[in-house]
Amino acid sequence: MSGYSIKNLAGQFGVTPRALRFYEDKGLLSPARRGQTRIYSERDKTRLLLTLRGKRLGFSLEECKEIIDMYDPSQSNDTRQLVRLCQKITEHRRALLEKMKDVEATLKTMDEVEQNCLDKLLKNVAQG
Amino acid sequence: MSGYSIKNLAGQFGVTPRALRFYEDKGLLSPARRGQTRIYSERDKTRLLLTLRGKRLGFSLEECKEIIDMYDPSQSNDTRQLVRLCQKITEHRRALLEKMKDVEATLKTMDEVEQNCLDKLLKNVAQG
DNA sequence: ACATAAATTTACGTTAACGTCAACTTTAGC
DNA sequence: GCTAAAGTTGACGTTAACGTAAATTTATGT
Repeated sequence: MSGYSIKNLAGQFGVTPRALRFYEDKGLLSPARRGQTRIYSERDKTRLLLTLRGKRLGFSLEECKEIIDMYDPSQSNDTRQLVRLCQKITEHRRALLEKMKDVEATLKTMDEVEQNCLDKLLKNVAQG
Repeated sequence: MSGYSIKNLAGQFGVTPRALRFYEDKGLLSPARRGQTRIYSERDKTRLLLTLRGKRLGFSLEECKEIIDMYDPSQSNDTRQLVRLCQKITEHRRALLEKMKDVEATLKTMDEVEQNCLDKLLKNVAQG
């Protein structure tokens, strides 16, 4: 009785069932099955959240998978793999900090345009 | 003598000439012409910068155009249009602040994973 | 002037990320 | 037990954002 149906989970995130099946095909989700029917767990729900978050930031599904697979608690204990993981994290962090800068730069320009716009409006009120 | 050739400008931003022609087709750039040949101005260069910045943040070229056209100094003085512009800015700012939150959330999760990873590495060193 | 490098248009090809049937099976409420 | 709703697997369609190749014109260095 536990877990979400495909329609339910899709509904929660405002996407279609087709999208969930597609994400599964790409290895982002791996729901259990009751017969043929998919049943999504909390883990699937979390992975879906992270997938959509990644998408909003402009990552491809493939990149999302890489990132999310890192996060997943199925990490090994092998020293080499752990070091490799740390490297990957550092790399991804760089990309994210770049995005952060892009956001900030865009917001700043936006503020300037708004200020200019408000100035013009004030003039219109005074004159017109 | 002033202005950039298509190859030069493309090279400066690490994209192909084809991309610049494509952006022009979509109304993002409108370079001058010497005969048939395109010549890109500083304005074009700025618009290209903003286009690529928008792309990195996951905006479509159409969304980029909307945003960039707002920024452009060819704004009218009509009160209605200025008010409309302010509304658009507010709307876009909301989207950007959302992205910002997504970035922060991802960075936070990343830090946690890294910490967990470093802990495991320490144990490995201690144990051998 | 002439070869070479760069630019142009036209047009078809490609990849990602789903949308949209169709045809069929399964599940759930009454 | 039966019907309607929900789910499943193909398989083909679509849009965005270019890539790529061909055929032709235009600059440029010597």
